[in-house]
Amino acid sequence: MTDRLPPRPTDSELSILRVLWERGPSTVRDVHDTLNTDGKTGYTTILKLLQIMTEKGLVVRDETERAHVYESSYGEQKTQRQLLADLAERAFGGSATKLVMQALFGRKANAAELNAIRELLDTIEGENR
Amino acid sequence: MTDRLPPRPTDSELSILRVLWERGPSTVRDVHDTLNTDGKTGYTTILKLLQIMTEKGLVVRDETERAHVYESSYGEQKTQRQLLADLAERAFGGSATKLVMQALFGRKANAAELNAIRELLDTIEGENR
DNA sequence: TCTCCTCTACGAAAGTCTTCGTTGACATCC
DNA sequence: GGATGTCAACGAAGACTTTCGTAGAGGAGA
Repeated sequence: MTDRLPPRPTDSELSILRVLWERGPSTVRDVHDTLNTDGKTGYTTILKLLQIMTEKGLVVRDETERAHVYESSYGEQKTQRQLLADLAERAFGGSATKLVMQALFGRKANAAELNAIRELLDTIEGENR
Repeated sequence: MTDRLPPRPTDSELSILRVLWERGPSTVRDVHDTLNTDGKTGYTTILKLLQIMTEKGLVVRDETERAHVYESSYGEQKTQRQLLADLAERAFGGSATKLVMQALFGRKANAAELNAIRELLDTIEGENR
């Protein structure tokens, strides 16, 4: 039952995960072509990262085809919430509320987005009752 | 005028910054005693980290006394917002709103905190008008 | 079959992070 | 003034991250 948490993905790993979330299961070539619009990272770099991520359990690999297919082990939202919980712990003394308030400060507000957040607050409050 | 942004603090650096924000300007000894309630990190480890943080510009050092006094270069909120902007960029496609909504999800709600957030939304909306 | 292409695997190099032992400077106390 | 204790500085070790060159396996086409 030692269902240990996955490690926090590094910056490079996160950019790969974002591709996998967007595209779904993908080969190294797919990920490379998607990320490499700027031509900065080599093919084997992506390959190596995906191999390491497989060892870490961040992705799972399907080896039935010659070109292995990689898929994120954890959903986008789950990972995002984990990252937020982590940041709340490290930088906000564990307070997610403080985190939210700082995130709301210091940014350009947009009426539609604010309304969406408001509705979410209503939903949460409703559930809480 | 190349007023470059400070680097993202590492985990260890962040825990030191939190002490400096809480205590104000402090010596290595102060930080070590505060962090070392568990007796895990050695004195010279904290010293080394503070030296590196000085090089990076994360803290400033007052050397007038024998025991140098360190102070965070950037306020707590400024650093927190920088970290949030960074995470929004890396994990949320640059959308701070998505970040906020994920942060609100998946956590226990508390009426008082929700109201505080609501008031903040009102304030932002007011300014926007 | 021979050649060419794509793929995985391996390992090395450079950079960063974290840790701490050791050294020498300086102060304090007998 | 000599012993003791505290301090900053230095350097090195080990782990992790990111990068990529090279090798070798496998498939496709001439």
